[in-house]
Amino acid sequence: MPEHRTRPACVACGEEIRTVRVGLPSNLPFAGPLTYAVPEGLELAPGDWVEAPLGKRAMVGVVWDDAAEADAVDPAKLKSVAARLNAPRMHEPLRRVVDWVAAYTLSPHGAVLRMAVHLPAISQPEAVRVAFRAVADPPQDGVRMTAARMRVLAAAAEPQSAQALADMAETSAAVVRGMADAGLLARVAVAPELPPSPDLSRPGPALSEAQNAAAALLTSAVEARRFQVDVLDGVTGSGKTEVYFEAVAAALRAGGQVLVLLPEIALTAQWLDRFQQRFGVYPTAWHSEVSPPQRRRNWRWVAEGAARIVVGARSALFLPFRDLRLIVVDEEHDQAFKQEDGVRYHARDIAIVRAQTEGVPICLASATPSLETVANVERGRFRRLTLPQRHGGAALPTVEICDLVETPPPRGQWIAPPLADAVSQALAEGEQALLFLNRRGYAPLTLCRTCGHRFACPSCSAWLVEHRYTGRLQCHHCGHQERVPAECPTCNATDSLAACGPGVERIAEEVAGRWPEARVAVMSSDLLSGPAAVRELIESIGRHEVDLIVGTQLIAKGHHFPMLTVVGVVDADLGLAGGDLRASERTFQLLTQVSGRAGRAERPGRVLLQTVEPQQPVLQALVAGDRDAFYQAEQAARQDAGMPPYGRLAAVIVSASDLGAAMEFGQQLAATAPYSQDIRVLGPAPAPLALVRGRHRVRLLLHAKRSVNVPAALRAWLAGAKPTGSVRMAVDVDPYSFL
DNA sequence: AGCACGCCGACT
DNA sequence: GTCGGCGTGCTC
Repeated sequence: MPEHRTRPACVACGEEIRTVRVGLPSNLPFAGPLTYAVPEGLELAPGDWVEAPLGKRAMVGVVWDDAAEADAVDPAKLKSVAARLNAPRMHEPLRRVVDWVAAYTLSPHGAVLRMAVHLPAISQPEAVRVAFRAVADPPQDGVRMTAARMRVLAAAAEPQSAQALADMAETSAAVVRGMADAGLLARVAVAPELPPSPDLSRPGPALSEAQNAAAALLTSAVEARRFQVDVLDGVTGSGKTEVYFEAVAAALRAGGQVLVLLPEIALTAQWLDRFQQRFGVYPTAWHSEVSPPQRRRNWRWVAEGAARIVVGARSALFLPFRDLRLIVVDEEHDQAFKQEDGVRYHARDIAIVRAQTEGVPICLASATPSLETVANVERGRFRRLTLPQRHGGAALPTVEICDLVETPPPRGQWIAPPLADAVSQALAEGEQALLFLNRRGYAPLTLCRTCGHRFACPSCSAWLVEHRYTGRLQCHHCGHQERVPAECPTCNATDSLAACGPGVERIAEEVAGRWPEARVAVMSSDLLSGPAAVRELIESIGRHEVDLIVGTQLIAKGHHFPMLTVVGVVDADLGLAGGDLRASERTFQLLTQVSGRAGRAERPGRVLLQTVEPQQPVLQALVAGDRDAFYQAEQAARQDAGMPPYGRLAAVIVSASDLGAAMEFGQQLAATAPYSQDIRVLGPAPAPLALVRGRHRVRLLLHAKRSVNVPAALRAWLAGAKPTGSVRMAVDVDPYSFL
């Protein structure tokens, strides 16, 4: 038992008071855990779960440490821990990661801790599972035998749950329980359910020489149980997954646990299937689609070490692994790993911190690694494992520019003749084509031809996007929607509304007109109700029940369709507009990924990029298939500007219901901002998306040299800044979105 | 974030 | 005369 810190004797009784610090998983505005007295006779160790009072509330908390920091709590305010709770201790490494994230992101400690706690798993006891079985000698007298009871008895030879029996006997669970009470059925205890156990005896697939080499390096890091960042770098289809599966197998064989992070778990049915094929079971999943009871069970399984392999979205990072041996971050470059509200963190970065804290290797996999990761490889901090070719010898697709100025599409349409020809050809050959446009809905702007009225969101500075499928105008920032009116709300003109620009729905309409015989599917989050619908559509595309796919980035991720030979990017300039820091990088990654959908089997693929600016370096690099040229140019540009990963950024976002108040507070911040050779602060300036959900937003941007400890600088700067009234302040260290 | 306390309008 | 509006302020 560790020693609790002691404080000078209590004034009243002269006894020394034992104290501990307790982390409370709640959005309390405290920088750290709170100090509590430990009642006589209660033994507490760091990581123990406790109940502790806070104001009038009883809170669940974690004993953080017994560090004797002189955080001068008034002894009169000191309250006592109420009780110790029975749940698996939170291990030291996870507590240190929580501390690190809270400090790095300038978030309240409790807000970060909350991500590492699943309260139902702590406070609700495991439901006792009971099964029912027919008894050998049922009581004869005083028991009525109804038809339903007879059916239950007939079905109850083997122990079953009340619900299962009721289903078989076509009655209700209440009848089953009533029979048990009457002595007709016996209650049998059921062993607690266990997570599926991966089958490690299965042989892995045959790997290429390069795959084997990479797998051996990953595996040896797992076996050595040492921190090591490996970047698994290989083009789409080069077999990265098979390689890291070998390291997963090694970690599982050693008896440990593995965490695999995917950017959008709900869309990765294909990944789950591949895992199932390799290991015979589905992994334990952790993401928003998992039902509450299953979530509770999964959390417990992870904490007890029973769940061996967990696949999850970024929140899985904070699961309480008991014996973690390996972390994999697949599609490492994906921006979905950056959490943009609440605690703003980048899951890839925190995953690295977690791996380091746990002392285990981490594998970052991508066909288009982030510039951050490339820079870390060049600094010698990460090790790069390259997979040079497409596995199985399939060729990379050819990429061509389709100049929209030279060969424009017909008026009111968006598919230019060269792309249309390519699609027609693919269809004629009995192959599939994909038209990619990363824009949901029918049209991004609707205006009145008579008076020029534009439909804008009442609470955001954004246009309403027409969704013809639902007949509504919708704001993509706050969820506001309204019916498309019959007449213009300003001038009352009828039949005067014009849709400007295309979204996927409009491309689908154009496609239906052009290739009326083709079977068309639209893949957009609006039109698919959830992961199951996405999966179903992907499978139907795989079975070639669809000829032409029109899709947003939902289609770009990780699915491969052997019959897909033509990919048309309807607007390759889309992601480059606005020109934020990562616009080029993002476009390169997204278009590379979309291109990778084409021609994965024996059929060569063809990618056409429609653009009004064919000379853009990103597009030229894609055409030339020269990834290195893109990275070199982009690195040089970032380096010259001192931008990440060669410099550091942090954003301070001030919002208020009143623009003046937001601006005023922003100016107060600017007045006290640090300014030196190494740090400068820009702004305040109205955010590009100046109004969201009725709140005006103003941004300041801190730009620093790489040597600067940005969180420390921010803390020093913002320590005295207390927003009042409706003003709110949010800090985003290493921002990815500049809206 | 909760949940207090704390001063000003319409109700049994 | 009370119930209740949500404005500041505190929680180890």
